[in-house]
Amino acid sequence: MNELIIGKAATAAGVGVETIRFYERKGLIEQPPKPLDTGFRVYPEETVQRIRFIRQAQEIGFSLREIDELLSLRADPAADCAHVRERAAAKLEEVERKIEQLGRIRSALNELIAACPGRGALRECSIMASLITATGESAR
Amino acid sequence: MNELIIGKAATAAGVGVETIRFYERKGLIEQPPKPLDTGFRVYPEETVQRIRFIRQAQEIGFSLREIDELLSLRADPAADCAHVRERAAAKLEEVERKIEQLGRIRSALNELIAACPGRGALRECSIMASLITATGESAR
DNA sequence: GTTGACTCCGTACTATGGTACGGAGCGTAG
DNA sequence: CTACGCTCCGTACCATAGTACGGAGTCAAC
Repeated sequence: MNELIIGKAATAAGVGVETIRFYERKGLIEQPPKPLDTGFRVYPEETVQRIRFIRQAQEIGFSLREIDELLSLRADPAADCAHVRERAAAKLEEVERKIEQLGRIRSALNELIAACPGRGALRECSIMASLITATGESAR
Repeated sequence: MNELIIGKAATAAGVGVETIRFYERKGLIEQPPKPLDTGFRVYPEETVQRIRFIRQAQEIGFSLREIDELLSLRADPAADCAHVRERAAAKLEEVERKIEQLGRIRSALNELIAACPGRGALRECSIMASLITATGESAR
C-alpha cells in the first residue's frame, strides 16, 4: 500500500517521526485513524500541511501554544463569532508588530550591505547603528 | 549617584537583573566597567539599546546565537567586507522569508475576520483554509 | 519463514533561555 | 552606626521543544 504512515508523513512534512508523535501528545495534531489490523497511524494529506504550518509559524517566533491558538481560530457556524474575531484581531496586531520589526532589520541589513560595497570599507556601520538612526531613537 | 547599575539598566531595558547577567555569560553583551570601589557594573546607555534589540529579535524567531551573529555583522575598516556582505545577504534572505510568511498569516487573519462579521457566521474559515487557498497549494 | 525496515509505546535525556536561591559585601537614609 | 536594599557570585532549578532508546509487534521481500 502507498498509505501515509508516520515515516512517510514525517518525510513529507520535513520533520522527524518523533516530532509528529510529540505534536500529537501536545494536542497540536490529532491522532489519525489506526486501522485495527496494523495499528499504524495513517495520515491524511491535511495533517502534513498542518505540520508544515507549525514549523513555519515557529520560525517566525510563535510558540507551540500560540500556534495552537492560531490554528484553533476558525469561523464556523458553531463558533462564537465575536470571540473569534477578537482573538484574531489580537493576533493580527502581534503579527503586524513582528512585520514592522522585521522590516527594520531588513533596512538595517540593506544599509549594512550598501555600506560595505565589495572593496574598501568606507563608513562604519553595524546593525545597531542602522537601527538607531533608522528608527529615530524614540523613547529617551 | 545616578549611574546605570544593573537594576536600573534591567528596568530600562524591560528585563530582569538575572537576564542581563545571563546575556553577559553568553557573550551577547560585554561586561561593563566595574569601578574598583564598589565592584558594581555600570552600564552605558548603548547596552540598554542592545538588550532591547535582543528581546525584539527574539520575538521574531531568532535564537540568541543568531542574534549574536546579527549583532556581530558590522562594516568597519577592520572587517573582511566580502565576508560581512555575504553573511548579511544570507540573513537578509532569511528575514525576507519571515516577512513573507508573516504576510501570509496576516492575510489569513484578515480573511478570517472578514468571514466572521459580527453577526451570523457565514462562511466556514480557518487559518489553514485561508493559507491553503491563499498560497495556491504549490507542492503536491 | 526469516531478515531488515518500519511501527508501537513509554521513559529518559538534551539544549535553550531563562529564573530562583543564598550567603557575603556595599551604600545610603534615618 | 545600623538597617534595608541593592550588588556580587556560583549553583540549582524550571519550561519548552524536541531527540534518543529499547523492547515488542508488523510488514514486505527475498
